[in-house]
Amino acid sequence: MKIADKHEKIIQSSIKVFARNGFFNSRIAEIAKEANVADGTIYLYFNNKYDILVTIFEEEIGKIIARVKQELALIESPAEKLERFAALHLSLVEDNRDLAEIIQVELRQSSKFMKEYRNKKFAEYVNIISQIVRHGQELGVFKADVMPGIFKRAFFGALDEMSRFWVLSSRKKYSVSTAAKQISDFFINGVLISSGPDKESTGKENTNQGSKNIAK
Amino acid sequence: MKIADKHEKIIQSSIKVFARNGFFNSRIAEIAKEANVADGTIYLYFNNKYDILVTIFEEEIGKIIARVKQELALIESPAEKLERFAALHLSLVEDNRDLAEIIQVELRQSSKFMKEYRNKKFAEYVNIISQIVRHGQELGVFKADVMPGIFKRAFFGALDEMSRFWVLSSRKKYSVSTAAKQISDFFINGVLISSGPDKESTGKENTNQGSKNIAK
Amino acid sequence: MKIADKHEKIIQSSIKVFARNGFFNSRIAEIAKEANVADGTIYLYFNNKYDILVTIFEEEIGKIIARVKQELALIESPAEKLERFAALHLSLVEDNRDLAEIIQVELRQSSKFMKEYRNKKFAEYVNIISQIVRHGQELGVFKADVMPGIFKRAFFGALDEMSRFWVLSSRKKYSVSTAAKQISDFFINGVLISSGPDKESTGKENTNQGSKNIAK
Amino acid sequence: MKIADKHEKIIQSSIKVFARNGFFNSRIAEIAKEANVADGTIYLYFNNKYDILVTIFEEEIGKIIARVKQELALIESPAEKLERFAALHLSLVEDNRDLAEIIQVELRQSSKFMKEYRNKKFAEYVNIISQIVRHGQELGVFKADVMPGIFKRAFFGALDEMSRFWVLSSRKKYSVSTAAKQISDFFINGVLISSGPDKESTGKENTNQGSKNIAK
DNA sequence: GATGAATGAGTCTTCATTCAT
DNA sequence: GATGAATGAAGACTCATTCAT
Repeated sequence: MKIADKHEKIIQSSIKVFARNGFFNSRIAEIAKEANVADGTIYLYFNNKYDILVTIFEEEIGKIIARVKQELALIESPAEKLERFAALHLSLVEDNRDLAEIIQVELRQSSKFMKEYRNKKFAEYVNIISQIVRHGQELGVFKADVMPGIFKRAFFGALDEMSRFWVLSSRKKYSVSTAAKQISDFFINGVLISSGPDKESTGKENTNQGSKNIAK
Repeated sequence: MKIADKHEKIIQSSIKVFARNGFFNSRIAEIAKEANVADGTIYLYFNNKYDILVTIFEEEIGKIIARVKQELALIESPAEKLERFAALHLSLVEDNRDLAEIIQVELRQSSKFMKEYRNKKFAEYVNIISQIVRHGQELGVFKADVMPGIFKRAFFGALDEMSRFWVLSSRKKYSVSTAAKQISDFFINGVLISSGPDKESTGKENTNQGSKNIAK
Repeated sequence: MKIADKHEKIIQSSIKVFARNGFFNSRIAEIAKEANVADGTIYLYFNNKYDILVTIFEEEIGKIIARVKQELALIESPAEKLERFAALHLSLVEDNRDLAEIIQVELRQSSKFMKEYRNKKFAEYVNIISQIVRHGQELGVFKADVMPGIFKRAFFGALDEMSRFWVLSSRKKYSVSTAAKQISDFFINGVLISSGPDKESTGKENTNQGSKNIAK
Repeated sequence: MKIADKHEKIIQSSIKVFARNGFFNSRIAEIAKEANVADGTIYLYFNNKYDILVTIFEEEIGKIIARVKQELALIESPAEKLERFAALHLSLVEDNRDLAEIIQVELRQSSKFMKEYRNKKFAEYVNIISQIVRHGQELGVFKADVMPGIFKRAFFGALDEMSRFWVLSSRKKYSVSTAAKQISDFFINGVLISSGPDKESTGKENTNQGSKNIAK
């Protein structure tokens, strides 16, 4: 097994174990067993238990950010970007449940160090949202009085709480796409400059399923 | 000191200590010192360390739920209720920072036990939101296709993430009322059945290519 | 058992265990067993394993220095003081074999910290010797060209090496008093200003109880 | 690199590392790095860590003993031999500081094994001293009542303690030759049968720098 | 009830040693 | 012979919990 493999194996095993027990209730011995290596081997690749957690954030969130940015680059419309972000976020959570659970749980740990991480990698992720908002405002399609700093937190928070529901409950009540659609609609309606279709709707358009659909 | 007093003292000290260090990094000895009692005394009032955390949730969240329900009962309009909920939630967080931090951090711990709690007391709190939505839908002022189960999570999540920002950062960038207003506006716009022209809309606009096209 | 007793018990047990195995080969668990306390109890009285060693030096060497100073204060003659010092040193070693072994072994450890200790408590002890020499020189009975700084080390070293022999070998080849007498004689002859005929000198002088007596 | 070279390289690196950290605080990995070999390579030349230490004693002390014996063989006078031994010992220490520190520190370790070594190689070295004394007594120039077994320890101890001072302190207060001279003088005065100057000292002579000079 | 000294199970981490390459 | 990644036994230390006073 190549070195990179073993590093990766320990990371993946840690994600599994941390997700199962939480960081504090996870034992190095359990990670080692899960990764099929000796306890000591872990310390050839990481400085200590905490370092594993930090590395998970660094590497895995990094991958996700790259992935999201790449996908969003293909889209022009800010509103559509928001919707895509929502769908992407939730589907990433679904595909990486263990990682999602760790991020949800441990990212809130109040250690000094974690707080800092929250301020780096994590901020980068959330700022994707505020950049979309600012872009929309510059284009004149998003309300100017919306504060991007608040919007980004609200939007992310909504998705995040939904994810938590996903992660914690074994069975899903709503599909990813339904949830993504509803949530992004809430927010898009909230920021879009109401353009009027509703008001002068003459009757022939069936556009009144609402701004929601229009918003796309 | 009466028994009730000592119980309360330990709870309040625990809130302070847990908020400072997180549950796992808090020591019984530190709580005891903060409460001015002996280590052993704590075990006269609680079964174990974890029991203290559970009790905090039981008692303190209970108080908050009662408070919020009471306040909302005075309001009729569902939209207004949402706005009031947002303002109330954020101001409660501001007034109970330590408690808020504990709830934010420890509520996510993935222990089996915590997950159950999340499903009891916490669900009760979040369901206040979905009840407002359902009420609004019954009254015909909220869109019928909004799923209350999704809305409640999104709305709570938005507020919660905003709170986290509050709790973690020492200085506030936005006032509680500004944040509450912006967030509730996002959501209210999202669920309200557009009853007519937007307030800024002046009438003649040709914007009806539609937000659809523009937005994309 | 009173607190002071437990502190003392741990110290005495540590002396026994350290002497038996050396510091590095001694286990906290072994000390705890020897002292009839739990492993954790040791950490109520000492910060860590090393702290025990340091405390042994601080407290036990302190006692010895006090004892030696007290005894020497009763003697006037510098030469006699040296002889008494030698006898006292060796008998102290004999009465505190374990402590002596620890001091001999661990005092040489090259940790930064230990080196410092050597320079404090230990220096105080050895300086008793150089003070005697200086006093003898002031009185005009010791050669002026003897360097007290060298003498003290040589004298102490001679006794110390003899002690090591004591400590390491199970059976003694020489009695304490014999060894003390021989060693102090070597040095006293070396520093005394030869005041007259040696003891073999056939003269009539009654100084022939020997240089030792003369020195008094 | 020839085998012998690698063996020697590891020994020299070990001397450096052991002197720097002490045996117990030295890591095989550090020695390997210092010697520019792989960790595992060390085990091709030595059975285990301890074996390296033992080999250092065996080989290095052996070299020193041979060197000292050779030098002393050139001298006739027992007194002069003692003085030469002192000077040689101290200058050897000065030229081999690291080795000297290891011997000083680790030779005192109380492991069973070390004790045995002390009784073999080391005894051989110290016995050089007692042989000189016995020779002096046979020649009738050293006092018959001096016990060689005590003398050798005292003499070696004096030099050894002086060496320790050398090794531990970065700057030297006394020169090697000064120290060697003073120390050997102490002892030579102590054992020499006062041959005359003193005995028939008429009172005025300044010969009492004395036995020192005579002793040569 | 209140205390806080004592307990000892539990775990991270180190590092000498091995062995497949 | 040489390597150095891997091993896993070992131990210092922590801290929730107990219980004699």
